[in-house]
Amino acid sequence: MVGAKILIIDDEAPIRKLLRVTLEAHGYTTLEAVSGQNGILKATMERPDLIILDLGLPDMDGVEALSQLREWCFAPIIVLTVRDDEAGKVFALDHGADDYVTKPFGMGELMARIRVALRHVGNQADEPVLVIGSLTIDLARRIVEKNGEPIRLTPIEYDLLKTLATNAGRVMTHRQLLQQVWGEQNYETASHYIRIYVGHLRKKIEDDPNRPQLLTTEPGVGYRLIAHS
Amino acid sequence: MVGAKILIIDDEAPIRKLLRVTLEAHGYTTLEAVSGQNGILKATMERPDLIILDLGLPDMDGVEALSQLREWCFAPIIVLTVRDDEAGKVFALDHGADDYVTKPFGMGELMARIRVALRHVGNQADEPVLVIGSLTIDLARRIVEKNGEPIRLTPIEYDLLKTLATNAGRVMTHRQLLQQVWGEQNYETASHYIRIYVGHLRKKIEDDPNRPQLLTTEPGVGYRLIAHS
DNA sequence: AACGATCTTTACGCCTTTTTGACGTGGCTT
DNA sequence: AAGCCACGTCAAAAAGGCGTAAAGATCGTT
Repeated sequence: MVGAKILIIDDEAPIRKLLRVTLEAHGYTTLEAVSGQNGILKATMERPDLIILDLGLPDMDGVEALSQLREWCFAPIIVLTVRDDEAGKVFALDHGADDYVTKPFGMGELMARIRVALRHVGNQADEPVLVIGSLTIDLARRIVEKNGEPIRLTPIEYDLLKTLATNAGRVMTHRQLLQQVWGEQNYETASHYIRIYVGHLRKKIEDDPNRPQLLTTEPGVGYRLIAHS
Repeated sequence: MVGAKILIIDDEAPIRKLLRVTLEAHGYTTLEAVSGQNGILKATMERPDLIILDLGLPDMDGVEALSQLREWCFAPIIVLTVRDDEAGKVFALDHGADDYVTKPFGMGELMARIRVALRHVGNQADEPVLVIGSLTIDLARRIVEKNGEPIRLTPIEYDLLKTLATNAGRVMTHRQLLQQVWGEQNYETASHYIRIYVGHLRKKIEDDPNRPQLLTTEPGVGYRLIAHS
């Protein structure tokens, strides 16, 4: 991908400058952020094709930033760090990082790893916007629209819809939904929540909430959001 | 991707063994090749989901093997090597390698990098769909169709059909079915359930429920779902 | 302090699924 | 031929899942 847009999240000015100069010499365009919050904001606004994230940020834990980015952002993320412990690497890689480079690093290697990461997404041009029937879900802006009209959703309603939508077409069991939306809970008491919030969601997204077309019940198993269509 | 098939191309037996044991402990299935030629052959024959390639091969240059694999093989390739020169890394990454790990490496890190690589191809991997005559069973989506028409099944009906279908062609005894579907029970009382639910299933999947073609009775033993068509 | 929005809890009616029980059939043995 | 056993079907009872409404509880904001 030529001329890809790359976001650099790092608090150290010299590193940022080094990266910026090198990347631009290779034909990429760059964005910079000096903190985690700022980085997440820039990622939301600018939709970069790739993100270079330094884990040693002043304002928040690097892995926390990683997790927040991965909630909606599909762009590859290359983690940069001075720490060389294996546990940290594994943790970052399992939380959404696509690669992990330890400082001090060779610029040539980093550039090659960037090319690999961009090769992976190369053609598919992933817009973080899901479309299900007349419903559009913009994960980055956290906006849900039905026939172009924005829909107000409470946090839990949104998380529930997001979980269903990112797995559109397949059944999400009660247990899976509880774990994703509420974060692990005792099953019996909580399985009731789901019915209530599915009811709320249907009132907001279905044409006829009594005869659900998008969000269907799989008796005894869970719920399913139909795929694309 | 659980149970992915991983091909190990390495001429050193101890390394192969270490990788095999670790990978299989993580639930993967493994293949092994001791040379480049052999590796390319095995990749052609077995279509692994991922390849671990040691660059220090006796019979051919590692990058040459890499290039030959990439001519037709889209599975992710993780390169393993003792050399730590940056030029080699860049060369390998630019010639189709998806990742590059330098020996001695941490097993945890390698496993994490394997998970990342499999995550990239994960969603586009073909789903397991069983086909029995005019019946299709999509295990991932939990959808059963007969002549293209979806069929509604209750949880027990579905579990029963799934058990029979994953063992299509062979007889499932009453005891096996009870254990799979109901989860161990006293045999005498429960063997009755099976007849009832087999009856339900036949009504839904057979053309003529009175003359079963797909789901046949093995008197005194159990039931059998015919294999494929 | 009061308000509004959201989340949690409680209650209830409906419906599907599961279990239970009863009965008929056909084949095999005695 | 009678009796037994495994199989198949039917239908009623029991259990439990599903959906809705509405009353507390919680939190942040004005």
